[in-house]
Amino acid sequence: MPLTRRDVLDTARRLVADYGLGDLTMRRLAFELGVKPGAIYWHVPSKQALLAELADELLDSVPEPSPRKRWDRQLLQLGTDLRAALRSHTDAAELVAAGRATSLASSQLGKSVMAIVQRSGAGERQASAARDALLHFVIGFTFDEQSHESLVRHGASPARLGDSDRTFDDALAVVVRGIVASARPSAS
Amino acid sequence: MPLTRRDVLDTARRLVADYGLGDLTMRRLAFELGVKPGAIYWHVPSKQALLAELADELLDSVPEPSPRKRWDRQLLQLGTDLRAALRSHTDAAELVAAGRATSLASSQLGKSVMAIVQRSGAGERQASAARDALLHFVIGFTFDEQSHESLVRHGASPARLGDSDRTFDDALAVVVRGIVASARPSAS
DNA sequence: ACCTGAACACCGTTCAAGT
DNA sequence: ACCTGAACACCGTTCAAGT
Repeated sequence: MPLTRRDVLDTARRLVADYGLGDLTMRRLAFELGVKPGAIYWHVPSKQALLAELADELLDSVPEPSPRKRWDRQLLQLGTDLRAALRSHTDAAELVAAGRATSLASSQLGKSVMAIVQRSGAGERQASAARDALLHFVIGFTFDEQSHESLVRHGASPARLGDSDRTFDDALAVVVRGIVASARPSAS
Repeated sequence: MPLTRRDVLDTARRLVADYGLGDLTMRRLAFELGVKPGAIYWHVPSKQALLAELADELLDSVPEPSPRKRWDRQLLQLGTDLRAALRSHTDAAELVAAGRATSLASSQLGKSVMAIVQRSGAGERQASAARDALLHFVIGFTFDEQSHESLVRHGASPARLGDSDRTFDDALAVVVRGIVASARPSAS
């Protein structure tokens, strides 16, 4: 049975999830698939393209928030779910931050955020500012979290004190409050 | 005249600024300093430590906002200045995001944001949420911007349309509005 | 169509030995 | 004190040749 593109992607995903982004090398990936390094390049044009594909699939795995909730709660849920998806893989935030070929704007996730904000009556400009603020914050926060965890794993830094879930929730609430205040400035 | 630690840092900084993070290698750095690769390690313990030092120096270069302004304007200024500092070097946001040894919380910049928010009467918990929301957003936004520019430089992606300064200002305004709304919930 | 063999042009890091 | 020489253990990528 020949290797498929899916085999390559799945094994790459597993390597990142289990060992972190630094341990995903084309040579290691080839070894894991029982094949020589050059063979990978028949299925995938480059390592960059492979990372971009993994990043997109990860973002697409974030569920749509329930449309029956209040729209600000939908945004909180989406932010929380995105962080959870990123935290399910070692170094996933770095993967998404560095490896994303398409911008956040063209991602399904970006469109979801805009749709939620626009359903509240806001215009397109406000909706895209909301999208940028929310997604960049969540990815940036989780990136920082996971970079630090990576240092701790390698014994290069002491563990952080404090409840990082609460810290995240507090800051996410700040961002969402800003979105609410910007979407309907007359309601304040 | 022997090499100094400062020579190493300055030349590394120049390489990143001029050619991007991918072109900063210990070997290239050694060549640029007229020295063999191993010599670098007498001045600096590792490449990671070198990057962390560069990142910290870059963050420390962001000026304190004028304390005579309204506090929300100070936050806008600080966010804008941070983005400007990051944009003064190729790939600087990635450098800061990936290479920062100390967390944002312990940086001078993080302390400045908290001080501004606390001067407005907010508590410590609200101030740290504000710091996280603001700094992670700015760094995340600029990272995305510079990653995309790097792709464009290498001809792997078309240039983005639209005014990125306006996009940034809009989203920064959202975050700061959230901080204001969170710092004094009674005032809304 | 799919893969191997083998090379090309690199990396970061270590460390005995030199001066 | 500061650096060289030389190695160790890797990288991503290409591509003729095999099956």
